[in-house]
Amino acid sequence: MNALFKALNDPTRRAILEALRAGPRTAGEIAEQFQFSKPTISHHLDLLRQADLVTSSKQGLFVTYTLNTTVLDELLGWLLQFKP
Amino acid sequence: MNALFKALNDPTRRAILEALRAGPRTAGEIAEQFQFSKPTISHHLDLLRQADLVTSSKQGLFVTYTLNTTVLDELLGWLLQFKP
DNA sequence: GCAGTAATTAGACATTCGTCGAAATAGTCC
DNA sequence: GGACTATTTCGACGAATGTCTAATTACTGC
Repeated sequence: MNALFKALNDPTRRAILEALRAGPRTAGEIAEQFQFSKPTISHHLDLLRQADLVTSSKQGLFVTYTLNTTVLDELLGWLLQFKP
Repeated sequence: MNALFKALNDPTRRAILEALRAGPRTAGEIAEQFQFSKPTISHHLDLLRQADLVTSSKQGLFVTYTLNTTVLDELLGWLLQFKP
């Protein structure tokens, strides 16, 4: 739960998640959409993976990142305790 | 939205919100439930108020904090974009 | 006004965070 | 093996964060 909130507490990381709604993307494709350096985006992707919000798989030179929304159920559950 | 995620990105602040589900509490009553100093809790309450997750009202010497869950609708909406 | 209490503000400190450029790793193709 | 490409790892840096103690503010009751 900590890793989840931590991952979501950054506008760039949230934008990455929103971008991945359109489908899996390689690290390079994701980095293109932002003005930050590739290492910075790589770091953000790492935090998202730590929170299990994305999965990654390597195909040749490219690493593809895929959105994983199942973790958001946990957040949804936590949230609903306040909306009875 | 930034202030909201920022406020939620701390276990103590989330615990304060959960405690306030039982009803409004004074700053002192809230502080009692944690092992941190009163100024620390006061700071957490300030961040929660900045995110509009709580409201505060002063009655004499005491400041009462009340949970405000309407802001969570915004989070819920953001979340549901991932659950079509 | 003075003493006492609830809460906040101020200042300090160590830790974490987001960012970068440079270097390293891993893979492809010749 | 060597050149090239995609990505990550490594250090470094300033900024933000969470915590504390001490001081301050705001209020009550004498």
